[in-house]
This record gives sequence, C-alpha cells and structure tokens, in this order.
Amino acid sequence: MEFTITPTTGIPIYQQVTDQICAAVARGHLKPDERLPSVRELSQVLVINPNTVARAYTELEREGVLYSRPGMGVFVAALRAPMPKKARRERILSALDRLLVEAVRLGFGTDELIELIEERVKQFQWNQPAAPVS
Amino acid sequence: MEFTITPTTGIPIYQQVTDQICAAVARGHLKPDERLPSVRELSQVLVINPNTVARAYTELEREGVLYSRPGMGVFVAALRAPMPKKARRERILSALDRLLVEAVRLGFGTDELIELIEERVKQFQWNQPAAPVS
Amino acid sequence: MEFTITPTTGIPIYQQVTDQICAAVARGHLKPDERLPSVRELSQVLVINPNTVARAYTELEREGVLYSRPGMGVFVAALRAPMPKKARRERILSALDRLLVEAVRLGFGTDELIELIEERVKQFQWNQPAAPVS
Amino acid sequence: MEFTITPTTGIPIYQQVTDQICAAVARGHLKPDERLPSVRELSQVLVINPNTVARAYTELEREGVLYSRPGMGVFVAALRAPMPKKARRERILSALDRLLVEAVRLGFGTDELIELIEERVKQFQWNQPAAPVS
DNA sequence: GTGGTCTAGACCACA
DNA sequence: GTGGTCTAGACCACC
Repeated sequence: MEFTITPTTGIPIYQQVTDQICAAVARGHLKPDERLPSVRELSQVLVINPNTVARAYTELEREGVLYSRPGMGVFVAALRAPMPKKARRERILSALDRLLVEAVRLGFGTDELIELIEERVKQFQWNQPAAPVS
Repeated sequence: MEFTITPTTGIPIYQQVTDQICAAVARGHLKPDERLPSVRELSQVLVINPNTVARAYTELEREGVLYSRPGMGVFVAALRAPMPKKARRERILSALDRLLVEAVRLGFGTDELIELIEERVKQFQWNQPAAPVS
Repeated sequence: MEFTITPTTGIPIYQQVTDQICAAVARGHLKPDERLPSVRELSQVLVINPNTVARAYTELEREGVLYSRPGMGVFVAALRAPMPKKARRERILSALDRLLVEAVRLGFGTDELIELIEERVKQFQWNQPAAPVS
Repeated sequence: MEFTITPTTGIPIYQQVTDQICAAVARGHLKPDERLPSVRELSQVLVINPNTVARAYTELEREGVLYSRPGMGVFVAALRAPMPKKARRERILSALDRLLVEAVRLGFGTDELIELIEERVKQFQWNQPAAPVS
C-alpha cells in the first residue's frame, strides 16, 4: 500500500487516489475484505486534506470497489460481476483515443508507440489481465 | 475539415478543437499556408461559442501551429523544429500512464491492449510518424 | 430467533437488531417475559461487536419493549399502551415517503407497487395488525 | 422547480435535493436538456451551502441523470437505458422492507397500510409509471 | 477510534 | 457568469 501523489499534474488528487486503489485491487495487491488505511491516517501520510481522501473512498464505494462500515473502517469489496463487454470496450477506446491524439501531435509512429507501451508495462509489473474493478 | 465535438466527455471543448486541428495538420489533411475557417464560421458549424473557437486558434498560434494575418484569416504554419526529446517523451508517457490505469481498472491484459491499439491505428489511417506540431 | 445482519446496507447494525426484535415481538415470535440471548451470546452468533448488541438492548429497554433483571438477563416486556395516533401516523408517513421517492426514481407505477407490497406481506406472514412495540 | 429542504429530518440535505430532482425528472417536470438552476443560485434559494448543492449535482451526473457543461450550467440528461429488471426489483424490495419493518413496529395492518399508500400517492400527483432515472 | 455530513472560503478552468 | 477542486474545521452517529 504505497501511494504517490503528484499535486502539480493537473489530475485531481482524489482521482489519483482512486486510480491507485483501483490498480492495487485489480492486481491483487489489495484483497477482498482487506482494510484500507483510515481517512485520517491516509490524509496524514499523503499530506492532503482528510476530505479529499474521504471523497476518493466515497466514490469507490459507490462504484462498488470498496465498502465502509462506520466505526470500523473502509474495506475492499468482493469482486463484482464484469461490466458489459460493449461498455468496457467503449471506455478503453475512449481512453485510447486520447493517447493517440497526443501521439499524433508529438509525431510518434505506431511502432515507436507500441515499443514504449511494452516498456512501460514492465514497470507497471503488469502483463496479465486482472479482475475488472469498475 | 470535419470536426466532431462531444461536449459531455470531460475534455474541454477548446481542447477538442485544438486536438483535431493538430491531428489534421500532422496527418497532412491541412497543409502549410492553408486557410482555416473563420472563427464565426467554425463556431456556427460546431454549434459552440465563438469565444471557444477563438481560444483554440489563439492557443495554436501561440504554439506556432497556426499564424494569423489580420483581416485575412488564420493559416497553417510551416512545419517547426521538433520539441526536445526529453519533453516529448515525458508528455507521451504521461498520456500513456493514464491509459494504462484505465486498462488495469477494466481488466485488460497487455496483449489485448496492444491488439486494440493496432486495430485503432488502422482506423486512424496512421502508422508512420508525422511532423510534431506541438 | 433468527436474525440476519447486513453490514453494508447503510442501516446501522444496532438498528437492524432492534428492528428485528421489535418485529419478532409484534408478530408473537417472542412472547412477554421470554428471555433473550445474552449480549455476549448474540454478539457471537451475529459476529458483531458486543457493544452494538448492548446498545440495541439498552435502547429497547428505554423504549419499554424489553426489561432487564440484573444477573438474570433481558426479557420481553408486557404489551404497552399504543403511542399517540398523530405521532404514529407521522412516523409511518415519513417511512412511506422514502419508499415512494425510490419507487418514482425506479419508474414503478402505483399498481405495480401495491401488487409488490401484497406479495411481500405474504412472505412476512403478516396481514393483521399486531400490538405496536415502539 | 420547487424544492423543499427539511434540515431536521435526519436525511442528508444533498440527498433530499437528489431525490427531488430525480422525482421531477421521472415525472417529466424536468425535461431532457433543460437547464437547472446554477449551484450558487439554488444554494441561495434553499439557504444551504453551495458545496452541498454541488455534491447533489455531481452525484446525479455520475448516475447519468444530469450532465454538466463547465461554464454553461447543469442540464437534464437524455433518458437512459432502463436498469436490469432484477436490480430494479431488488432495490424497491429493499426500500419496501424498511417500510414494512416500521409498519410492524407501529402495529399497522396490511389494509390500513395500503389505504395510506393510496392516499399518499394522490398527494404525490403520481399514479402512472414514469421513466426510470436511476 | 471510525466514517459521514455540512459549512466556509479560496482558487482555477471554462464559456 | 458557470462548474470543479481543495482546504479547514466543525459536528454527529457508529462501534
């Protein structure tokens, strides 16, 4: 459970938190019913406002990735039914298009881009599909 | 010159405009010294606020992708020197990471992702590096 | 005496306990002067914190539904005088409105809703008024 | 578009707002692409904090009931695909059970309850199914 | 101790 | 003008 916040990147802090939690869940670093750090705890570690952590937790709870038991803490939810194939495909294509637009703007070729992806994937310690979390 | 605006996608409208112009330039659909539609014209076609189009043009002018001749209109600038390699790499990696986070969340594996990219690239009619435009 | 606890439903656990005890009393599954399981016992069965069970018992004692004999345990109280008609009506209307809001959100029609209620009531094995318990 | 806030009822304010907007949409009082009052406007009318209104709007946006265009305002989304029958049924049954528990506690009989519902439904000006909104 | 809600006020980006 | 994010600090209910 190591999170990194980059406040200057334009990506909202609460979203950086949700993304990293999702990735940790999908890769199995966080297992079902495992307890996450408390709101106050995590806010101190990341040096951000407790409300910001709470917002991240709340959103993931509504997405079904986490569940909270007041007085007890926040926990990883059991794996959920996979989302419809079509919706899943649409979401990844939308994200992919954003990358391709940037690649075109920067003058990257297909081969160079794929090479870059394969390199980055290794750093992610990820190459097999994990359980979808949202 | 066919642009598509999706107001609800979270990506600012002015940025959707700049992205699509950049892509058109990089892929040769817009050639140097070619004239773009006037602010008023384009705003009517896309059904968006003229200020938004003006902002997109201004930004691209500042980036050196376009130039304006007062009273004549806005034109595509000549190809520019490529940006520093390090900055270029950082920008594409940042965009790439956002895609990978989404892919992990949705449970895509490396192979499935790369396959998807190759398929999408064909639809983009793009596989060779073009001149960088910003 | 079979209780079901659903920790994730948003309804506080102590309230789920009081609700189910009240319902059991009102439907005659628990009779006056019958002894309830001890706090420790029930907390083990339901896998919840003993404090939570204690709170439920204390609350029902305060409401006059249960009484405790120190050293002996907790017992079902004799039936009490009904609460004022106006207060009773206000409480059920408040609960009813919450249901109706949900029904409207989900697009249920009046008929469909009432049909559902009649079906559910049968499963509750309840169709005659029982003595009010709180 | 008349909203009523009851701060003392225990139901969170932001949820009272979301409920009333949902009901208005489902009953057709708010039509697709209709603009809602701005965050600041509504917060002044209801005498609550702008953040609270914003939270209500944000949640409904994520549920797909509303959409926002930064700089323009918040609008009613087009009707969405209905949710799966099973999920819909589960949600209404869960809400229904909460009502039945209260009814049993207060000693209401089936007939009395249904009579009450039919009476309340008339005040809601609602008896036909409307489009589901969440 | 835990999470949940609300208020207040600031700053930014968008149109 | 609009919505979006973040901080600060308060209060409450729950366990």
